[in-house]
Amino acid sequence: MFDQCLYFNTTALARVLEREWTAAFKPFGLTPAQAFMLRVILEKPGSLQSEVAREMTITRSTATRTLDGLQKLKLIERRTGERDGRELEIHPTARALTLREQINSASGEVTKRLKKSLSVPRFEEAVAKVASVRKSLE
Amino acid sequence: MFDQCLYFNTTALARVLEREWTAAFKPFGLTPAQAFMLRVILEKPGSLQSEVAREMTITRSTATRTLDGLQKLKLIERRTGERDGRELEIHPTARALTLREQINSASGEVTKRLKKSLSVPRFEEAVAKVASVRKSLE
DNA sequence: ACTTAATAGTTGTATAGCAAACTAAACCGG
DNA sequence: CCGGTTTAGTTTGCTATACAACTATTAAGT
Repeated sequence: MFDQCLYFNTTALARVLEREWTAAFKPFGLTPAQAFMLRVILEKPGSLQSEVAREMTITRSTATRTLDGLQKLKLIERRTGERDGRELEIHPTARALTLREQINSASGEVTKRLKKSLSVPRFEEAVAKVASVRKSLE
Repeated sequence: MFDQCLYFNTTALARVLEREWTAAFKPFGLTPAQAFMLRVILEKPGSLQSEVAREMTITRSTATRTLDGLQKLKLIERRTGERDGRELEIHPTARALTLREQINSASGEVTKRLKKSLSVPRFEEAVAKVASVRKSLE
């Protein structure tokens, strides 16, 4: 009924992908949102919380909550910025460092599976389209 | 950092679109999920709850909760099926019927705006890609 | 008929997300 | 250096969504 609706199709696809990625990160006890945020932090240790939020295009309040979760799992710690007392630097813990390769490789596996399922060109065209629309609207 | 990631781009786009549609339906006191479900029910009055869920590709429990919301707003009512006592037929109320045109036209407006923003071909290509990927994966 | 399956819907629990209101720190004009 | 403004992060309250466990009803097999 909503075949031509961008919203409907996009949210529906998002739910499907959410399931895939939830399964992929389950072995680590991480949700997709947690895992992606951790990947950002592992990539750029010491990023400010606001930078993490911007990188992921989520609101500050959502970042607060997701980081609370990662902190409870002892995967990150928050350090008060020295120059600016409002800012928080986000650092991965030693435990997080040991997970890094596994998480990245689990991510790679999912992508590989999706590419196989869709064929590489279809996958890449879809990503390109979605990314470009997203960029235009944001 | 996740430019090539289908999950990341899709969920990000979904959030952007969610904002658009939230604003569009706000005048009616409806959330996008509620409004879309109501549109399904107005299109096929008397659908079974399970059919509504399937049409929208959401789980039964999510359908239960969204319908709870619509019922509280007195926009739908549930009627026990006569042939099968487990089933519930979902019927729009008189009040819902009066909203029908307005909701459909608000939807049309958003789509029109997005098409203008992206250009019609880009919009349509994006919808087609997303819909086709979704269909393949689900 | 009786027991066992399957099916429709609900409820409990959990995460993700947003907006708006809030706190605390820093900045800026005079 | 004081008062107003901006900025970083948190809290609160809400919706959407899923999964798993539950109830109630129907269907099926013997």
